[in-house]
Amino acid sequence: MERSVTSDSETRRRMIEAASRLFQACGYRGTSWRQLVRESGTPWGSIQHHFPGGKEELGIAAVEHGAGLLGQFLESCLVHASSPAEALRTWFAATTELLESQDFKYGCAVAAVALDIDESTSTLQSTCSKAFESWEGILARGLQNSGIPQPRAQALATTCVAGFEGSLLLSRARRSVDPMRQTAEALCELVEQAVGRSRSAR
Amino acid sequence: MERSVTSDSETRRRMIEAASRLFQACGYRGTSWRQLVRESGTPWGSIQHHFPGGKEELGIAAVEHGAGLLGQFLESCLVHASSPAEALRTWFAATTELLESQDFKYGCAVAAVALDIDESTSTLQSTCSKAFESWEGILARGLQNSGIPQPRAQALATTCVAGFEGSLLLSRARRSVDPMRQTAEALCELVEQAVGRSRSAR
Amino acid sequence: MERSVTSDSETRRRMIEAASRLFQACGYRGTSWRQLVRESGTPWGSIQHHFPGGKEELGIAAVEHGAGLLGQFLESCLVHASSPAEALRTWFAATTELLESQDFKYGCAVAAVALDIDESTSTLQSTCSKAFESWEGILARGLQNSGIPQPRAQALATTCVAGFEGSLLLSRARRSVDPMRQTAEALCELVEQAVGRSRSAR
Amino acid sequence: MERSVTSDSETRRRMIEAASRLFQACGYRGTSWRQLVRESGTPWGSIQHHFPGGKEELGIAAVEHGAGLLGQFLESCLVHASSPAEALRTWFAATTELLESQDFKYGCAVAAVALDIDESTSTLQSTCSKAFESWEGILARGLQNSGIPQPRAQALATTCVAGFEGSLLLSRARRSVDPMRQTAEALCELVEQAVGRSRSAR
DNA sequence: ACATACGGGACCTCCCGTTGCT
DNA sequence: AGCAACGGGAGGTCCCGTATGT
Repeated sequence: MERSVTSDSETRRRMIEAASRLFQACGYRGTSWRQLVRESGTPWGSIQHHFPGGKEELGIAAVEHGAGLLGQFLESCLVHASSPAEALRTWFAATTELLESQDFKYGCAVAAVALDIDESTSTLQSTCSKAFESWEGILARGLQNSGIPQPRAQALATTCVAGFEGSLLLSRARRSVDPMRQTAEALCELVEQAVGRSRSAR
Repeated sequence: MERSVTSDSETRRRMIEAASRLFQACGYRGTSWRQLVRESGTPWGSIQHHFPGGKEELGIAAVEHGAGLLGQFLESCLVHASSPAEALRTWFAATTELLESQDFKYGCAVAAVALDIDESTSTLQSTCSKAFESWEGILARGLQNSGIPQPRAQALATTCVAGFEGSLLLSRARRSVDPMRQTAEALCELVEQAVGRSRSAR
Repeated sequence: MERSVTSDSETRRRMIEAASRLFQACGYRGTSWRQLVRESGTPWGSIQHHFPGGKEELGIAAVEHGAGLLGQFLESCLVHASSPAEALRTWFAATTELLESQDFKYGCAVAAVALDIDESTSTLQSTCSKAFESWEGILARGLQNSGIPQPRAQALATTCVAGFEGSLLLSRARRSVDPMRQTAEALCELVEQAVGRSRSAR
Repeated sequence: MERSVTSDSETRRRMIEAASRLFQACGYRGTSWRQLVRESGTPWGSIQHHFPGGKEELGIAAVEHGAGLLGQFLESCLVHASSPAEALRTWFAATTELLESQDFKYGCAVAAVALDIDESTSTLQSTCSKAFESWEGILARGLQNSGIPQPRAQALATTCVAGFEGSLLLSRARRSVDPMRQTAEALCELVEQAVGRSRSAR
């Protein structure tokens, strides 16, 4: 009973992962429970049990799951990189590789959900917002660690996330990694200059 | 007489405009014919007549319509601005104003459609791709007119469109214009440096 | 004006022929005006002109057309054959050849229409009935010419038409000409015995 | 408990029976889900549950159901009759009685479906084919039991089924039981002669 | 924790008939 | 004679949430 608070049963986990993947490919509305139980191999009857709040609850869980995964990856990029720009490069390069290897079928689950909801699902919307903010926070901290002052770091982080989502969108539409590559270069330039300036100002 | 060239009857035009608006708010799947005929006041029976190709044909027309509108606006921004950066500022500022005045209900129709389609609608996907490319082309020409060499101009233009789409997404999710404003500033900085460099290199 | 009584314009004729073919393949309800104008290459606008009575009028014309064609063929079979049984054989053989060469796609338009109508189209139903009766009449006359007395000839003719329609149905479903061949043999036997009996009775 | 073997819930059974009746009267395309749920009193939502394969799956079930019913009746006719011809007479007589008492509204569901399908529903087509074959098989066995050798019995059985379907079609179109009665007589004659011959050959 | 079944609604597509304008 | 456009309706499919038994 008590442990069902976190509700991380195997079935629930599989559903969330499948939902995350399906949202990336088909969007929120484009993903049906039917698809989900078929792809994840989970039982129909568990839907109500694990997600009494309906599809929105699944959406929230999947977005949070996806946000966490990318957040961890971002942190590891920053830790292993010698500069924020290098971390940025690693991030974008990993994404373009995935894009190509999966034939541009999968994009960003959070973006897909964020653009596919109406006013009736405000909780889901704010979950998406929080996901974006968490990524910005991680990036901002990384930039601050390189000496960039807070407001500037925050703005740069937001720009990076925006550039990431936007260029991912463009690359998927064009079925080419060029937009992501070009955007990555531009953002790195921006970040390196900011780092350089803050260093000289010190 | 003359208007029958592109076969745009009044009804068809109204449908396309309504679709463009609804796609901005609800996405592609989230927009139903029911909504469309109600909002546009057009007759059910005209659907098949004007769009025998079904919803995808409507999507294509609406995306092209939206792409044309923004393209014209971009051109006018570049014409009236003293520098590409200023044009960028005008563009983003106009968008944030719209966002706020419409309570963040409407986003970018092209992005909404691009993220909401599956593999069965490849024509629609390529239409979205062309829309993005047309905007990049306009921006790239503006940057070249300021002395930035072609490949660099193209890459910057792509970054700007990516930044626009991404920050619009973030702003809508957060219900705040901050992401767009911060991204606009960063992009302007990037563009101004590029212009400065190309000028000094001359 | 005057000649429009028979209304045999080129367009009307093409529509009727196409309808006859489509009814054979898809039935009455399964045939749409759209298909008809596409396959026949006739103009949309001519529908109302040539068939103001709607689809039922087209159905009547097509059934009568088909009935006339088969009637003529039956008569020619009887004329060229040395006995009714031989005529029967020719008739069934010609049909099985068509079936095979057209991959069992086309059946009998009259049967297809007769089974596909509801109570609202009683005129069409009686047209189908008349078509069947005309074939029976032709066969009955042929049998009488071989000396079979009227009531018996009529009953045999009905049996032949029933056997034809039924075995055609079976052959199409099974995608094999066996049912038609076997039925043809049985009917020929029946007819030959009747002829023999009437001859010995004379 | 036991009934869940073939997964025939009460609802599913009611749907199949209603479909069988409606197909007899209106054909396959002429029968809509709307009609079916209204007449059978079953809920809309159960459609997808019981027939996830759509209308074709319903058609298959209804055809098999109808084929089984007639098959059982045929067997009982053969068991209770002193000769195959007598069984044939019982069969046709029962059908003409039904026809008249129901004002010629209902025909043969299998024939109606077989004539109303296009190439996209090949499974349904083969189901109809199997239904016809099952009836032929039953009749053929009955004829063999009367001493008629196999190939001949098979051919005669096919002729009987063809005559049955064809004359039913004619009777419905003419709104008269005469075609069925006349065909029945002719088929009985045929069968009796075959029986006589095989008996004398013995 | 799972499974079968219900229940209503909405979706997109397509159809057929009619109306004014060439 | 021909045609684009209108107009309403119904077709089949699918979805999401819930209820009832294991």
